[in-house]
Amino acid sequence: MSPAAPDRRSQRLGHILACAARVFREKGYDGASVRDISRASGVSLSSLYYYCESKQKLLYLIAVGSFRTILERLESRLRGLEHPVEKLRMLVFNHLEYFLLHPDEMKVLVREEEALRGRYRKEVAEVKRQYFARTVQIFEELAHLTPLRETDARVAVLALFGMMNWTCTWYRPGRDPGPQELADRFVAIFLQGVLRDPAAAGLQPELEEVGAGDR
Amino acid sequence: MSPAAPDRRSQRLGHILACAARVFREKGYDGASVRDISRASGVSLSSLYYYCESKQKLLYLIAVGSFRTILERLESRLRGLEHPVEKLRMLVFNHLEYFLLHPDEMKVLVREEEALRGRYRKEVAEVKRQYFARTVQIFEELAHLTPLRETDARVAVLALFGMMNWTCTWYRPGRDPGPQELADRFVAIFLQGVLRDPAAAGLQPELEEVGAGDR
Amino acid sequence: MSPAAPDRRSQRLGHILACAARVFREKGYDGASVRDISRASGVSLSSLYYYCESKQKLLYLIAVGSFRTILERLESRLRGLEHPVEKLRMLVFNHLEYFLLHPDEMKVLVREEEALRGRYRKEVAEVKRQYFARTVQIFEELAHLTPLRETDARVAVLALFGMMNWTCTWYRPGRDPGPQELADRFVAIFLQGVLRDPAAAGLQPELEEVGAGDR
Amino acid sequence: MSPAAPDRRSQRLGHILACAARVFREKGYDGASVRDISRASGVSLSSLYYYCESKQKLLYLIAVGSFRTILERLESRLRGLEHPVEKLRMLVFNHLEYFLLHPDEMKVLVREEEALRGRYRKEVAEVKRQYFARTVQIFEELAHLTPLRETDARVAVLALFGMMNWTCTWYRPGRDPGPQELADRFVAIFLQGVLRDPAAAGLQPELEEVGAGDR
DNA sequence: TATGAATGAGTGTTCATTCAT
DNA sequence: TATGAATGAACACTCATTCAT
Repeated sequence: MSPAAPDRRSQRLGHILACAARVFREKGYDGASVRDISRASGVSLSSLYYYCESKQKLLYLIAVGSFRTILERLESRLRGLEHPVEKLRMLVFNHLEYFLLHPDEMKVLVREEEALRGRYRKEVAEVKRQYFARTVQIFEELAHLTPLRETDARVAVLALFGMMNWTCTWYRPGRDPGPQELADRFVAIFLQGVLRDPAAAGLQPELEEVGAGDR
Repeated sequence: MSPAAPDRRSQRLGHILACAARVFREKGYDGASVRDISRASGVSLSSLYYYCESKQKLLYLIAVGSFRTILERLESRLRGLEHPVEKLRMLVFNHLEYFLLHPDEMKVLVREEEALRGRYRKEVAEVKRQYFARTVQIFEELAHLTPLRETDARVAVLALFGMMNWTCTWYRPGRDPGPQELADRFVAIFLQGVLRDPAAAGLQPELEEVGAGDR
Repeated sequence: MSPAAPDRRSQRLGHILACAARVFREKGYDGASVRDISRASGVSLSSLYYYCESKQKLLYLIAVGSFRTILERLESRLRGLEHPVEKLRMLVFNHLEYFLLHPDEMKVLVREEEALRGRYRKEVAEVKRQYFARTVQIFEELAHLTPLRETDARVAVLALFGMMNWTCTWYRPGRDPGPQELADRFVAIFLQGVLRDPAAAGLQPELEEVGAGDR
Repeated sequence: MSPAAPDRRSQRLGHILACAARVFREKGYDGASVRDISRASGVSLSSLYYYCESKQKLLYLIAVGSFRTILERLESRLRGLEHPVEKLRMLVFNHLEYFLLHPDEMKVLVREEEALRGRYRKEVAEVKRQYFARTVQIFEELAHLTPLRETDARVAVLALFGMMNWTCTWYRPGRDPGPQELADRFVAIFLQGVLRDPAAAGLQPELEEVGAGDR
């Protein structure tokens, strides 16, 4: 009725979702009870249901909200960038920045993929698919620009996602590098590997490699 | 008395653990009930407790057993290898082979790190720590042999583990490459990156990099 | 909001506690199941837990409530009494009256001393200790007033408690005397014994005893 | 077959019963599991059932055995005693001596009266009844000899049993008097009360009491 | 908008007991 | 004489959710 009403409502829901994310991170989706979330948020059990109809939907809203935010920021930041390498760098930075700023949501996104059921699951999977597809697209722009060692985009991109997503199991703020530096390191490994001089390490030189591509 | 007696028992426990791993993979540790495991294994609820005293211990035995197996096979396979690159390749192959052959255990190992409590948790963490330390050791042998782009062993090794462990979320046998090929690809990315010609992609040439290594 | 609300809750809890006391008396604490109490009270199992968080706490509330009531009534009834003999009589009456009016709680108090654990146990033990100390105090007032045969207050008071508490194993309303008469009899035995003429029964005469008191 | 066989058997059963008594004392009948008894006795669960067919029977054997022993010793010790006061003293000593020497059995006897069911319950109740009747008989011999203040034998004897049985809740060897002294004190209280000079305490003199008996 | 009260189904675990060997 | 293996029933307790107010 009053124009402030819907804001109040979504603010309160936002608070609940943030607390739910924390609880889900601490105990896992199945290990967390709605009562835990009620306690953590200071919202009574029944009020909680007034704002969100089920535990599943809490997880759904957290997941979908996070992925949408990541995707939107990515598209906005990608605007104006031309070189696929720069785009890739931006994607990794965008991903890690969100993860390191929202460690609760990050862990939930990464771990609770299969906790969602039915319609919720499909919708989240669809947003994820879009995000993955966007990454593959950038990878293939790169492939068109310069020859790649790894030509299976699926495997390559999933390796990159592995590096990024696994951070949620080990990253410790303060000890580990910030999002920009971490992104640079991951991109460097992904594009050029850890060796400065592969030949010196006994690996085939670049040119032979290219030649070997003939077989 | 009969020589088969102890075998019977451990065989039966082995069967239960295999079923438990499958159920844990399907539903997650917290989402799975001991009754689910009882049903899946065909062992009555109370008999199940005759073989294993708690749900926690089921998870513990799965985790510790898997890590021990991986570590033992690794050490045995490492014997005779000299070059750090070969050692690394073997480590990645050993890891992926176990994971692809035991997808249930793999997923449990990767996801349920924090489901264990108390003594069980500590013991599993210790075996993991050993495994991680072994990998860092190989990485540093490599660093002594040839200059590396990434000098932070922790970040580099965790990036590699990210690639490997993330497979449990996407790997589909039949569609995706087998353990040997996948290992080769991951090692190639890790050591040399996906680019065949970094300079052509606008990245700094090798030699300057090498020069930078003088500081 | 409505003034009746908190009353409703405590009334319902009171009903549950009364039923729990009956069930505990009939089956013992360990022999009784929470389902038995649920059935006996007509309160569903989960509602029961809504009112009281654990079986232990049910017992605790019964025990602490009873002891507090007994103690409060005792102090109120003791006010105005001067002579230790009258005080003792009142204590025994107060004790037996409560027991005979609340036979379920009585039996639980007497039998389930050790069923409680941790904090609950300590708190109940503390109230009991106070009650015992109060009785010893009255006994010692008596000892100051007139020479006693039994000078070990601990043993004497415990003998008296034995008489009183043991009633819970044999008392049958209707057949046995009411609280006032029973109290009189116990006090008479405790103070003067069952013999009217100890000398005639071959026991040492009072006067020699009194003389013996000189040593 | 061999003559020693039955002895072995009953020795082993005796060991089991002693351990069972200890476990029942520590945890209560319902709180104790047959596994607890198996562990405490070092006898495997199935062997335990070979020696005694049920948990109920364990309790039954403990109870019946104890009561029989107490009764037999009592009769043997009573032989030769003439004066009812001496008989009473012997009964109380006999009772306390057994209790203090067998604290486990004592506590079980006192607390687990109602844990037994059916035939077992009846049989134990019968032995108890005999024991009670024997005490009443002695009490009435005393009543014939000398006038008593308390003429209701039931209440008087139950008061005495209360003193004796309640010891199981407070007696601490070392701190509290041994069986003979404790028996003397209890008998003194029971026969003559704690007061040396009831008149001085404001209680009616003996003779008036006797006179009052006329009404 | 908010919440106290309520519940049926389910949780991990233990029980006394039996049976094949 | 002895015991490993097995089980159905029960245990105390928690769950996500609903509903009347």
